[in-house]
Amino acid sequence: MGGLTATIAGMATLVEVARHAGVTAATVSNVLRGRGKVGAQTRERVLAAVQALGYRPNLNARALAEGRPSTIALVVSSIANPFYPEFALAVERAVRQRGYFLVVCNTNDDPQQERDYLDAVGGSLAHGVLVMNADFVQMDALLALRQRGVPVVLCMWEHPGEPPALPCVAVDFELAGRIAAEHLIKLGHQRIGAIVGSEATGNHIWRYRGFCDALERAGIAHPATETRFGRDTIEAGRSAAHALLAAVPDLTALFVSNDLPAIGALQAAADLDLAVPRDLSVCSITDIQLASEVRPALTTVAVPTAEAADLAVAALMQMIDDHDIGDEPTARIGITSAPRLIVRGSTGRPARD
Amino acid sequence: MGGLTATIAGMATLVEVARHAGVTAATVSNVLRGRGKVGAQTRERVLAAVQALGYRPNLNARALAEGRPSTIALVVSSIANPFYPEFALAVERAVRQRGYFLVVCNTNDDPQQERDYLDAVGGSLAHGVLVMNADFVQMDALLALRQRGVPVVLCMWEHPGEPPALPCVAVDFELAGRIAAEHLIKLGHQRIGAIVGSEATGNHIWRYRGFCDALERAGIAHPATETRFGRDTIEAGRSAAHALLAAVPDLTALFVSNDLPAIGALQAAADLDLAVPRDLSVCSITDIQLASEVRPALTTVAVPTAEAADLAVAALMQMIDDHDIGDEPTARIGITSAPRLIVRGSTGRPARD
DNA sequence: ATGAAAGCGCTAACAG
DNA sequence: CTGTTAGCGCTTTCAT
Repeated sequence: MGGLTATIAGMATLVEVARHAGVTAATVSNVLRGRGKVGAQTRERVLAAVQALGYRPNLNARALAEGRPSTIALVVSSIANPFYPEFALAVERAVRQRGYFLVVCNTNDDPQQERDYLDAVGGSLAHGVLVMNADFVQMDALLALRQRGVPVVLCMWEHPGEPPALPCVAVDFELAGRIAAEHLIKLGHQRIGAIVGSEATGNHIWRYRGFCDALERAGIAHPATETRFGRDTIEAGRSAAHALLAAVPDLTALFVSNDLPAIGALQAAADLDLAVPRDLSVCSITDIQLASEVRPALTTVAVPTAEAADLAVAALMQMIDDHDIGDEPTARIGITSAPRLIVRGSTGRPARD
Repeated sequence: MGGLTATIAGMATLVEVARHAGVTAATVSNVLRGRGKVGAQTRERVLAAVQALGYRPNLNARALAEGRPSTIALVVSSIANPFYPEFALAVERAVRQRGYFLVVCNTNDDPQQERDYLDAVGGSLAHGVLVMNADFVQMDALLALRQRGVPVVLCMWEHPGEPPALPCVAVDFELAGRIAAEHLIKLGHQRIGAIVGSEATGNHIWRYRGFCDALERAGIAHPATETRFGRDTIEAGRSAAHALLAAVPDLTALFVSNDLPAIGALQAAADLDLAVPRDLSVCSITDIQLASEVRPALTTVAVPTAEAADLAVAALMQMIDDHDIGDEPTARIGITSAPRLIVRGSTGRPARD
């Protein structure tokens, strides 16, 4: 059996099913797509043939014929970032609901790899592309993709006030920074250090600005020496906290721009035998799952991850339905509801002063 | 510009490039694939046209024509499992090296979703499929896929001694369990509790058997009351540890079948004011990144993740090259090198007894 | 060295 | 209701 075609041996095709059922390919297609215009008898025979041959439609061929791939791509810069799975899960639910499969493309913070994936996926493998914002997104490549008519949505843009030239979903992270700072201030902290999980020019800058802004309004001084910039990891957070606490021992609280480095800060406190929150309070942003699982559990400003995912998928679907061809003068922007404070064990009133 | 075809507007096609360059599609194809049989002049013109039109090959069409998709799929049951990114990164590197893109499909522990993804991806969207082993892999669906001629490799099989009827890469987790137990025994522990991060019929059972085996050889009793089965999460580990330590207060050490629940156990110790490792030692298996980041850092038996990934990809490529059509009498199995102990801060000699 | 033509597996008119 | 026909965008003989 099975001709020696170029395709994978054993894969039954539509015409084989048709032959087996004594009908033509079009009829099989109609049965499979539920077009309704098929007699009950033939229907049965076709289904039986599909069953017998273990037929599975070739989605490549289908996409080609329909001009509409059956997957949506989610491009992330690092699948190792623990925020990503929480977002990806929500995205997946949303796209599956609409009949698409989600494929995740990891660019590993490599610009060339991101370009390669975008070229590969945009318009041919995937019908639309969701891109998780990161320090190293290749904005020009995204714009080019969009100009070629591929629906693209940038997710988790950090500053609604200054949207990129691309459809995006934004979370007000500046507000999140402000909320974190205000929480700490309200608890009575006057000496608050800051650990930023990106370079000074990086993504977290708005979180930091929100923080600074709140301090200023409260009339609290915040010299540059009380801030450390770094990377978005536990290790980086730990070492930044060590450095900061060594340089400025009388800090009673730490604002950290993301949960991961905040967990590192918690560990630094443990290293130094500082009780949290008695000797040191720690407040961060995002609320990944781990934040509630560490001890003490992390007080953090939760961002509406699932909502952002839903908005992003909805926007993408909108673009697809509208046959958006990237020629709009201004790109659409979706803004999630505000982040909100989750108070847990890592913050409290300062004991010393 | 741009005809109103069924495809995404703005996407230049091969023939458009050809027209633009005053040649035919075949020539453009030859240029792009580096077939060499093209004059330098035309070559230049073609490249210029590609550039001018922003042409990107449609990988769907390519796959259809070549009978060979350009992606490899990695099917995982949960992208939230922190082991997965470490494996996925290694897999990605390996497949990209061979000119494929990696797409990750998350089945979310949903059998139907796994079947859907396998149908979608197998043979049409992806050229081959890697499946991360989990408690709920749909083995019958994998076998069916393989019988349809799709290259499939099951990754991280836990027991080389009893391979599945499918090509797989196995790690000797029974040995890992034994190594963990022996470490604890050598330190002088006599009362060792066990926390298993799966049900008693689940995936971690071999790890547990290795553990029990080592205790038995050492003549150490291990009543059933000193074991808790559960789930593979921090929370489950914590509550299991609480339950176990409440029921059997004189345990001096805990064997935990995976890092995540071990971290939970560490936290339970903290909750109970037990010093680790003075009052309680904790030893687990896998060595995910978090294991070295928690405090105290986790002593664990590291499994060769990257090696498993490389073996899996190599096996898949082998099947692809061999035009393996799933009719082999016995499935190939790859076995990684042995897991090995990484001693960190969470284990030590028992203080009390 | 380049062009013409067929075909990958499927869908979508349009006929009958 | 079912068959016929014509592509989707690309690769690949086979001619020229």
